[in-house]
Amino acid sequence: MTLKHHLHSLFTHALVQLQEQGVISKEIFQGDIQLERARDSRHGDFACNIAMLLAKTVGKRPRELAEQIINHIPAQNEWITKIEIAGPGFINLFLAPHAYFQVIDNILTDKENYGHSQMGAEKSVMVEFVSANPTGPLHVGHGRGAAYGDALANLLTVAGYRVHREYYVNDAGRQMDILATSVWLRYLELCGETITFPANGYQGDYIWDIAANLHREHAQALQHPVSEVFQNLPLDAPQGGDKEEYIDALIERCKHLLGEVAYRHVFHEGLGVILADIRRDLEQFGVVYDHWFSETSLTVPENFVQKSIKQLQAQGHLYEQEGALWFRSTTFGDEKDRVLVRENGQATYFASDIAYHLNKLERGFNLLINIWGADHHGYIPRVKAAIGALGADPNCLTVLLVQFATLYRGQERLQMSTRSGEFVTLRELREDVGRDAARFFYVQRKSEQHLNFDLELAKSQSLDNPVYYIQYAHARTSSVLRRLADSQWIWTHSAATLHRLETPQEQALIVSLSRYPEVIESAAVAYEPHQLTYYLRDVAQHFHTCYDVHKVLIEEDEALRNARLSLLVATQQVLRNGLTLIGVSAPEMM
RNA sequence: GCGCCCGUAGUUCAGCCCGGAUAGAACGUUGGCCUCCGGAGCCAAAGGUCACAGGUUCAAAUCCUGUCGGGCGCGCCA
Repeated sequence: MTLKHHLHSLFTHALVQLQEQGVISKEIFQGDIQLERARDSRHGDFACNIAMLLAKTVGKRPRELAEQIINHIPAQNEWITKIEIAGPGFINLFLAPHAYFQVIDNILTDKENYGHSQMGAEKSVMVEFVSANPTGPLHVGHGRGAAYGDALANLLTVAGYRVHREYYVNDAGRQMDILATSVWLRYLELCGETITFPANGYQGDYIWDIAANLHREHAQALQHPVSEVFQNLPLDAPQGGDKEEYIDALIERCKHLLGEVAYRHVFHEGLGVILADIRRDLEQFGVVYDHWFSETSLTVPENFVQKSIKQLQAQGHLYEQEGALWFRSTTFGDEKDRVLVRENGQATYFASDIAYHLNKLERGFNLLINIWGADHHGYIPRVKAAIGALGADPNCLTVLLVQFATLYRGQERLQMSTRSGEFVTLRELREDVGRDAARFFYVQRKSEQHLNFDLELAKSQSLDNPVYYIQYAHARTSSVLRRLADSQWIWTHSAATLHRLETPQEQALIVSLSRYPEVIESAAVAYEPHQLTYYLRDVAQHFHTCYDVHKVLIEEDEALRNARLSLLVATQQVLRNGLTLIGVSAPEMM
């Protein structure tokens, strides 16, 4: 039980007693008690405002009620030295130093498990994140989703949830056809043909790489005369036509000329290369998935899309209009109804998405978390509507939005567009500023906050990035322990000598360490890994201050030396635990 | 036009969910600290109309309403 939980239970106990005595009615007090760390040490260690909240409805003055509450808190509590009423009616708790020393014991005992919580009660949660279309390399926008999603999944894991990480691979649909066609056209160029590349094709260099593979394996076998390829097509955008119509016609031509088998080969060449690249990229970023879920698998071999449509139909939520099949999502709070099957017989992306979410539900997750780019926010009501229509609770789905990161190089704002091929990839970012800095920087801001990422700043002025500050603290602890190993001394942890840690700097550091379990719970419940980054900075700062003032490896006082070493090892453990959660390394040396 | 997000120190951001005591931090600026375990560090100072206007409250950066400013979304696209 954490320090805070313990204190919390004392208040609950006191208030329940007051209820039994009829001082407070059951309606007024439902059991929520806010217990907060006091910001000012003159206010003690923890402060509670419950008396002020209840005073009016109880019909007493806040300070009077506070008095009664205090009287029901066990007097000889081993951890509390003083309870006082302050200001308008705060109840301030002052803790004994050994209440905190207990924390050091806990950390040294629990090690990498310190701070873990049972909050999640083994509930299973799926976190689906990144899920970028496999039409090109991940860019810096995806990086933020990756860093945030992975840190969140880690947080939920240590908060007691069973977490499943999943990447939804959009390997069906028109974008993939555009990719295949783009690859084939580049292949034709490698065969020596001269063509005009479509405005709406994928223009990145990686398309050339895939085409080169194709050319290496098949030489001219997939070649067709350019005259046939471009015969009788509508005008492309630069010629005054519609780029969408043009690319669709080109896709059809491509399928027709290559035939089913050869087209699928080109298609899978592109998909395979890009997906493997994305997977490798994420692994190198420290993000590993439990499952890569293929959109195609929703239709082959079993057609989940048809199944979910039938299920909706059976419930009477579908209707036909103008040749299309519609889902009456307005019944479930959406602002307009949505098409599931188009006039041309093709299912929409939304139909696949319904099937995917039905599939998720059938796999038995208690909680579904989707991490999406903020530009998809308008999509949330219809997915929730679908879940409701399928008979499940829409609240089992939580969609967390991540704002795009805007990259700057100094004053220059970098444009990102997959189509134009001028984006900055996640890989480039990693190679530029390093994995640790990138992951920390991404997760440092609240996810719905716009992120301005200045590459020059992150690189040239590394002081601006607190990740170094925290890692340096960890490296320093390691350095001291290396020194210890070289000495004739041996560290023995003894609870008895911890009371020697009595200076303000040491006390402040211990208090900071004691907050870790609270931060884990708070960050997990709010889905806010950024809380952890602020916390880790706080720990590092208290450590640096302590380190500057008090030497650890002192010769003359063995008991004090051991006590300080215990504190140092505990600090190292907390820093390492926290950094691990956000995917940042805890280096022994820098 | 409708919907969602954002507006806090020169800059980048916490704090807002769940109202509470003197609104915090980093960078930058200014001034100090290296016979000592790693100075990638420490100590200190200056810097605020919490976008604006109302409202609720004993108490508002926080809750409600409106206004202004910035971003995004409103397809038989994905």
